[in-house]
Amino acid sequence: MHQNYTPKEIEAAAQQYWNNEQSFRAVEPTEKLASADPSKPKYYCLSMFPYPSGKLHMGHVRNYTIGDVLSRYHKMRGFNVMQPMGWDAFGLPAENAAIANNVAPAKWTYANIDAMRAQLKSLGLAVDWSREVTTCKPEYYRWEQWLFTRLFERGIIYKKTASVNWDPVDHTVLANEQVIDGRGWRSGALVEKRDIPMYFFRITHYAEELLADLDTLDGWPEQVKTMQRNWIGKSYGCDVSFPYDKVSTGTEGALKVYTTRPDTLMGATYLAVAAEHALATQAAKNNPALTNFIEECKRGGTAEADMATMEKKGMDTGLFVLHPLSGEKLPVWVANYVLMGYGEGAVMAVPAHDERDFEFAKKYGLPVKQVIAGKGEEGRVKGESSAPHLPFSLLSSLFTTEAWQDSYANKDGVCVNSGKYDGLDFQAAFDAIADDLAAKNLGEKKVQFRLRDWGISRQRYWGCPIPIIHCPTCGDVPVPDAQLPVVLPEDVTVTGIGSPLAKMPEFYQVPCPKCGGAARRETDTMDTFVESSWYYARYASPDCTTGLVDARAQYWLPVDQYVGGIEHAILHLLYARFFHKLMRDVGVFGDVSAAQHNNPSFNEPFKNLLTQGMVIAPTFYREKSNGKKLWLNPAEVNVATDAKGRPTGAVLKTDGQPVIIGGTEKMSKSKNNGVDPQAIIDQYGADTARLFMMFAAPPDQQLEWSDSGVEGAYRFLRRVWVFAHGQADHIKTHGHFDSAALSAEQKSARFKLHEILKQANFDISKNQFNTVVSACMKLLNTLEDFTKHETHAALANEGFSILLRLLAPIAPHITHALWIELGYGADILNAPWPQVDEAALVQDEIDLVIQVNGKLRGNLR
RNA sequence: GCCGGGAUGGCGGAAUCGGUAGACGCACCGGACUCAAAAUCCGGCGUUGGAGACAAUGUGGGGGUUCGAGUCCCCCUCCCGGCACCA
Repeated sequence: MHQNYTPKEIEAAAQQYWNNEQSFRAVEPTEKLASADPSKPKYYCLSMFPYPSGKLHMGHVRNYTIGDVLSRYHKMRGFNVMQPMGWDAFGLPAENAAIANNVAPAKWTYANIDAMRAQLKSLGLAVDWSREVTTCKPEYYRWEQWLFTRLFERGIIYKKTASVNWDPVDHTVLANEQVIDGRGWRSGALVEKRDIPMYFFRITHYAEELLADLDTLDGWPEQVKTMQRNWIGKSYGCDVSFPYDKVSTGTEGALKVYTTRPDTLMGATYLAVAAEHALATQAAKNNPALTNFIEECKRGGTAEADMATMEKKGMDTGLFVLHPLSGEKLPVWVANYVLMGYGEGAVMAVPAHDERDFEFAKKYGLPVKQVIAGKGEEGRVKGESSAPHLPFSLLSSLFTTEAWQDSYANKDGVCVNSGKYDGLDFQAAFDAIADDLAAKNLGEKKVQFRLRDWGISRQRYWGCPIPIIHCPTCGDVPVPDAQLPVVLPEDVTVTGIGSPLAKMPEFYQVPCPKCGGAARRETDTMDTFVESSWYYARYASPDCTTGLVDARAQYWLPVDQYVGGIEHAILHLLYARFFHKLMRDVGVFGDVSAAQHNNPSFNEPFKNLLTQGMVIAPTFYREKSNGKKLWLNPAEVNVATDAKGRPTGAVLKTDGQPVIIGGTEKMSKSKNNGVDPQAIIDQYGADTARLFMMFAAPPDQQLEWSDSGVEGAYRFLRRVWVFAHGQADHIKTHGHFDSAALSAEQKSARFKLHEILKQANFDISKNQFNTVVSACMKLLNTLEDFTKHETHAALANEGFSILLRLLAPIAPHITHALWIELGYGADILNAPWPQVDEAALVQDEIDLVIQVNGKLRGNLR
């Protein structure tokens, strides 16, 4: 028996044991998959799989520890647990590494996977490694390609042009991340928007279902559901057509816009179109200034955040349209804030009741016409309280910002200055104006979504090839099943200029599968979000060679608990939900009866969701002579404190000279504030790393890294070890328990133990693991205090068994070793979860708190 | 800019339903042990005043509801995540 706590040996032995026993091998009942043995419910616990960047970072450790705690907790509670792991292996960083180090992306990726797998294993995760999935392998992505062809045939995937960031020097499409201050990250060239053909998933066809089914996700954080609802953005509005003014435009037809505020239609004073809009192109023909402006609008990247924060600019086209109800001539402007990709690429502007329109109108001297006033204020116009009847057209100078702020987005007001609509409230005006538009055939009510279709074409090498062949006679032909997978050649040179596949005739020169004529294979690859949209299903049957999944998926799906970063709250989680519905509708999960179709657990992939916060750490730096900051790793720095423990300064360990203390930020390479998990595991062991991670913050909050906090976690585990060995003889006697015969002091100790357990069981059911750790510490404190005065074998035995089992999911190695050593059983994984003895919680006396006017005034016993 | 979060001692955090604010840990201070240090153990620790009992004050800022607010409502500030090609 070891008297000293030696995590390295203890952890290696425990991992060896689990490996030999295949403790985490997840097995589905073999007969009647769909109606599995109800006595052992299944629990599929999934953590978001890592991108194989090369090294584990603290975010991974946190993510996988949370998943592991949940897995082990459920295993001890009698669930049939499956916890898989895999690799989100396609993506941009592999190409960047290829350019920087002249190594093929495949080689780099596989080496990283090997390194990170070893690191993950050292954490002692209860993972079934036989289910490992790697998305860059043909046996995985061939089924993605298969699904693509089915969806293409069904029209769920279609082709259209879309804007991308174009680097005119490197002749390469750039990701938003690669555009820095409007310039290409490598070339430094000003980036421009370029329209290219791309394949799209028609996710908008599922918008209604994706929105409605959020209501069935009781196990998701409200915050995430709200974000998804807003992202999908269902709105009730009107299509409105503004007929062209024939004199200025020389054409028939109308300019179509969508608005959620048809009640303000009488206040429209101009229209704005995107730079790419046909009307803008027409107006620019004989207008060099407008041509220049349109060119200017096309400069810069495609990121929405940039669009929304840039200075609003516009230019008059000189063209007019007619107001559909009043017939008034309204000018048409080109504006850089109108996006061609949204709706119709044109908007009606109501400066009096829209903040952005108001700023624009003020800047360019366009008229502002108020048409909504607060209830009871009809007949007078805000900002001019003494003037009951101003002319309909107000200049912006008469219309103060404050007055506008009061009323601009006011749906509680009533119409003014709106002719026959005066006095109508929002809903009445909405209906009346929509009816009048419909009668004139110039508009109708319409439900619209903010959600846009998902463009998945990437002009990049390291991704899943799009299984399409372009034939001059047959058009876009999906690759037939027999020719799948379209294998991505792995031995390539990546230069960062253009797409490697487009330079490989041996890849793209192919015969047409339909007519046999010469054709060209698509050289774009898919967005890596596609792979991560269905991997959760693949884990159920990772070796399946007949489809995406087989019948085993019916047993394991849906995922019972999904764990991952909050940064995935919208895109990844929405795409995966979408994919689940696609797979269902293609029949991937087998024939779906109507009853199953209405079953939420069949329509959604993730029953419960836990979004974890980031891992952050302090930053330290020195100013270099050129004014730039030299970031120093926290491990290289000593922080000095005053007598009260407040930090007074910091010095570099190597030279003893001062460094500047920066903010506490997300661990990153750029700020050099990352702490290598491997170093922590090597020094203190995986149990300490896991314990600290779980203790330092609740899972959904940010976690601040602290070296001394890690030491504290280590100290606690050592105390557990020392206590166990000091008390081993008593604990092992397993004395008979007679709760009625306990002394007052023994009763009080047992009360404390069960009171702590009760709280801990409540906390763990809420995923609040930090207070579960705290409970373990309290249990040890209680046991230590108690055994100072007396020994009671049965009580020590019971108390310590509670402590070990409560701690087991968090620090599995040490608890595994002690459970066996103290003779509790062969394997703590098979031990039952500790239960509160309510009899222990009966109290003879209580504290009574006296409050007077809400203030504490006394305490009675 | 838009959407979603967050803010509690020197620090991380706790407070389940609106009812004793600061559990648990870290840091720090004092003591024991030691030739000494480390480790360990014991004690203290929001702020202000007081020798003390105690009193006042205190959960980012301002206002409100309530017998009573960290918790509910309104306004504001700062920080973080996402914004469709980072994953």
